[in-house]
Amino acid sequence: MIANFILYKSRFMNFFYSVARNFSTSTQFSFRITKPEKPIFNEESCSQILDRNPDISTLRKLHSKIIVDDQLNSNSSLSLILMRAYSACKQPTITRQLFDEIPDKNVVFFNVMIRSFVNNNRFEDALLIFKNISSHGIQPDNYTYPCALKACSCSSNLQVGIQIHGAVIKVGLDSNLFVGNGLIAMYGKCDCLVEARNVLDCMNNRDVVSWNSMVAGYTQNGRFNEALEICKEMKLERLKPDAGTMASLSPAITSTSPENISFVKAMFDEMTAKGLVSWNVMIAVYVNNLMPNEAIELYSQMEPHRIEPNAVTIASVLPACGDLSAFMQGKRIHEYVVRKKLAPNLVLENALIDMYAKCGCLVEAREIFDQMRNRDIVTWTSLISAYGMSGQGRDAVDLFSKMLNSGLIPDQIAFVSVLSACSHSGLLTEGRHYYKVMTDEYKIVPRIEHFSCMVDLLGRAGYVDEAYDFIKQMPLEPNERIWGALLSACRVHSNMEIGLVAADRLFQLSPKQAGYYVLLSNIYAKAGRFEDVTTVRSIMKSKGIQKLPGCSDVELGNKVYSFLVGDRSHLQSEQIYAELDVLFGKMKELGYVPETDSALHDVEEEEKEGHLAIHSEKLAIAFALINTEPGTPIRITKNLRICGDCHIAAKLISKITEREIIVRDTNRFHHFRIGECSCGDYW
DNA sequence: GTAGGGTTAG
Repeated sequence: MIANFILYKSRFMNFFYSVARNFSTSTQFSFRITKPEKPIFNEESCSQILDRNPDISTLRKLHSKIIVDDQLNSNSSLSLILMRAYSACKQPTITRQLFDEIPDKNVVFFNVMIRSFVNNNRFEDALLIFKNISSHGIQPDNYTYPCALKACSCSSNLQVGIQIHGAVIKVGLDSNLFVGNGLIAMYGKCDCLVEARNVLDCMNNRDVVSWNSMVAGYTQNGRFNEALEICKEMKLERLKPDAGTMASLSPAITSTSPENISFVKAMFDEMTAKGLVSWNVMIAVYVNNLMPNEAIELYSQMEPHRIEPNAVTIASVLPACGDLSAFMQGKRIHEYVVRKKLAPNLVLENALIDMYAKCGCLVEAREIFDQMRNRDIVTWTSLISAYGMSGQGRDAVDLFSKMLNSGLIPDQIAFVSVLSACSHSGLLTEGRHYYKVMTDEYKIVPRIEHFSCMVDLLGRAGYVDEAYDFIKQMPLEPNERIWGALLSACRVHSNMEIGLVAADRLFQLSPKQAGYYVLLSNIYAKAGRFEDVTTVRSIMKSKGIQKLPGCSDVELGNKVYSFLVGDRSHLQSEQIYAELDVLFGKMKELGYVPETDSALHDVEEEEKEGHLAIHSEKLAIAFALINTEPGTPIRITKNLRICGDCHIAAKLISKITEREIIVRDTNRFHHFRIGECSCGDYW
């Protein structure tokens, strides 16, 4: 025993020397309780500091002090608190050193050690400790099993999970609430919903966590409807859903039905103590179901409800700003991030880059990127896509190669971003190169998205036949995007033969989609086959297919204003049209001739010109010109592809008014400056 | 003295 103690002491002293390097003689640990000149240093004061979540350097200093104090050093309850503190500082290895140096460990030390590993994502290590417990002559208890089960669920380790289930039954702990809940979570995570449900049904004591674990089991496996059924069941048991229920729902909330969204919203509204997490989840529900306006609206209600948004809230709501190109709203949220010092935070900063990118603000996106301490694959991919969408393919490619040099391993999404950047900028050689790099070097099996990029790349660059051959050789069934890319290419390069094939496939895949009929009729119109244009038009009419009306959004102050084709509903309508008249006059002086190819139907030239003049993007541009200071950039979001005539017009207007005009259409960004567009007319 | 479910990005 004495020998053991000496060994224990000497190990601790070694440890002391290693931590003492950081030790300074600061007065940080003077505890002015009774006599200021004599600081009290005892178990209680140490625990107080440790309970306040000290940072790692404070912790090391305190630890050094404890080591030199014989009494405190051999105080096992203090050791336990130290272990927890190191774990909270993400130092499970130090926790492990402390653990190893404790001579007579009871089960509590094992429990804390396992938990430290679990909380720091070292599930294998956690299970190793667990498996070694019995060799120390110690029985796992009702605290040990839930922890070990958590290690299993986090690492989807069904095998060990089942073993634990067996052991639990043997020692009669299967009726324990915490153990039962751990089992439900473990089975749920491992996609064994029947087993999870069995455990739930056999428990004689269930609480809200039991049900939430069951809910999570379904959502983690994409079974949202069944998850909601569980919510209804728990209500029948008179258990109120809580923030945990909301959080459990979130893995499966993408693209669900309006009824399901209403159900979740009702649950959220009925909740008495919502808490921040519920707000965050509700915002995420809206964002993930294409309801960005609702997401921003809910976010704006947090302050009146005295709920302070955190990093998760911000990372959840920013994509909504991106979806709407709500640059000012996004900027305000960015200011909040700065004010509340929420950065550095990788996920949050990535979301900021993406938001700025989707608002067409490359400079701001780049600034965030440059200031980041850590960058992951998402960071790089976000910026690469940003450059790609704006037609800065060279920058995107450069960035991609810098990313490779930085040692990051690109995943399939990173390759989508670089391939798509190449296709938007006509970088045929580079695109082919990276496709080869992806398949040969990184052994990534191409997905439909990669094929679609390649078809787009080849087709747009004029290799329509090769693009078609590429489709024929694909190992996957071509989808709408693939044929859509081909049809687009056929329109640009006037390839009637392949265009008809692509259109035919598209009409089968998506018979109600007006855009494809429009593309086909454009091809006919370009070829002067107006009788065929008329045929397409009558087919559309007989099938009741209507062209989606073009709509352009522009943000002004706190509001987003929408304009439809020929819109005269706006209060400033007269001024807008007057402004356009003036602009058209100046444009004609610069040699503007309306491009009538873009018009759908075979109508008189003059009528076509009139039709084009009132396209929604032109109205939105005029509206922004009237209502903003000279020199302010104008940002427009369009629900369709920008038409050829509006593209020419925007170039000229950017020159005449010396304004930067940024148009985001369904495919990409067009940055118009001094009469030029960033796309270089390649779109 | 220790414990269970669940929230953020390309």
